[in-house]
Amino acid sequence: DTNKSMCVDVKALCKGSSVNNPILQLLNIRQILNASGPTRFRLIMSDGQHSCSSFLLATQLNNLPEQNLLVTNSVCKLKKTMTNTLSDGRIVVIVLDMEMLQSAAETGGKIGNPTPYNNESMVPLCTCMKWTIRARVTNKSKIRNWSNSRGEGKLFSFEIVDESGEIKITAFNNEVDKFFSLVEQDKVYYISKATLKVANKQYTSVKNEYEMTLHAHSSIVPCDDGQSVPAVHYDFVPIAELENRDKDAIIDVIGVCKTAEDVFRITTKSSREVSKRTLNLIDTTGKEVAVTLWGAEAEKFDGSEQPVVAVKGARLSDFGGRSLSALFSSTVMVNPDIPEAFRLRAWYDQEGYAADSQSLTEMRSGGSGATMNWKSLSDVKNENMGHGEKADYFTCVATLLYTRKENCLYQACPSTDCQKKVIDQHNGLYRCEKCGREYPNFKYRFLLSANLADFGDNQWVTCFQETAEALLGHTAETLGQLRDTDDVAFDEVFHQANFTTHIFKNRVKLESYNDERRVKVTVMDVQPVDHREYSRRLLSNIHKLARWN
DNA sequence: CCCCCCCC
Repeated sequence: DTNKSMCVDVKALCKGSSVNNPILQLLNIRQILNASGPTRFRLIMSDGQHSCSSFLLATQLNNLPEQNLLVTNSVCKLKKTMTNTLSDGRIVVIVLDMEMLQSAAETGGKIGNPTPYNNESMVPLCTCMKWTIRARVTNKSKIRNWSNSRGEGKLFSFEIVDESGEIKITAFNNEVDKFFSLVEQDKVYYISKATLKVANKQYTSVKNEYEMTLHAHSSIVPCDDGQSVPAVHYDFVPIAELENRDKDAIIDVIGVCKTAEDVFRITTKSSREVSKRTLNLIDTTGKEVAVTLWGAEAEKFDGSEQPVVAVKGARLSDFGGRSLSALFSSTVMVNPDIPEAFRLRAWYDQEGYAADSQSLTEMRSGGSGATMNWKSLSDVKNENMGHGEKADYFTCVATLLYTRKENCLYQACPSTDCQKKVIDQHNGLYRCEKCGREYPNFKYRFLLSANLADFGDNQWVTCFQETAEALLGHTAETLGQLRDTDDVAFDEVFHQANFTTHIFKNRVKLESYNDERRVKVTVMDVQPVDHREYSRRLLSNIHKLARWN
């Protein structure tokens, strides 16, 4: 009777003692989530008194569970086992050979009422596997120092790929000294005895649930025969598809660099200076997206030949609608030697360059990030904009033709959040009806009527404080003082502003005024004309017209 | 054991 042959073996095995041909019942079997390499199966075995999950099936026996020859509740003889001790002292029993003595049907269920033994050895079982991987280094970082409440140290990380996928590896302190110069970008190595831990996906685009940490016994050996090992693994997201992805997603993107801004230095919130450069990438979806590069990557980038640019691990932001930013962990590649790049090059040179493309990223939009509703001034009238229940909004490129300078400023209530016009009491006091009190002073505010013109029409608009300041280049306060002290200089301000051209974002709404209904246009935002962007739009339109003709 | 990833 097999049941009687089962003896108290689990405890001994799981303490690392050798037991001759133990007979045990399989209580559970499951596949281990494996980072790379072959599938592994983990077993919970019972001797009727104790159960333990520290059993691992050798890969040469994988066919047993895969062919349903090893199922829960069957009783087996473990004919050959090997015991491994992890660095933290936990023990794993690898089953190298086994024989089925009783099927699950014959045992009729769990034998006895075994209590779990040594259950805390659960999660990192995979750390003990005797694997060696052969993989190519794809993204080696610099050495970085850290210092926090838990201590300080240095680290570097790199990513590797093989036929099965990719994984990130991090080395700390001693392992930095040991491996930093050995590990070279693009080279192939045999790597073994690293510790696996669950990856924090927030920080990486590497497609693996796990990542590795090197330790004192880890081994990295160059492989001279690694031609067959693949290069970087990409998962390119079409640009049009970025609209549907979540903010902060880490994605790979490839496109033709249609335009690139100049590099410039910015100061971060933490007072660091950094270079940045924004590229506009377009792909065959006909959509463009802005991608910001940082630091040396921004400085060295040359977009003059409209290269194909691939970024592995860019972060999706919702700035301007949708845009991308390179991270420290991103890889930026110019004209990469991959089929996607060749396809894009051909597409762009043959037709893409003339495509009537749209960008997912609206740069310099009036703060809201909403998409632009470009109109000419005659469109606004012809389309009866503003006649609906709600106000309409439009953006136009227009030139300041005339401003009513005489009453562009008014005396407003001096209290911080009030903008109400005050009444001069002519006794040195100014009354605010809204606040219900009098003040010894007032503040100047703008209410500027201006006439804008474009190539087809003109339009009276109203500019309040910020937009008038942007147009005239003076604050209400300084212009008010100027008016009171220096007529010539005051006039010169308006003279300078006349015939300047800007991008105006406007609100338009039909309003009743003394029994008369008229469209009122209020300027919400004024931005300088980006001549590069303007030329791009013009060219795009010319290409479209050329096709029609 | 890191995890900083910037600006509009």
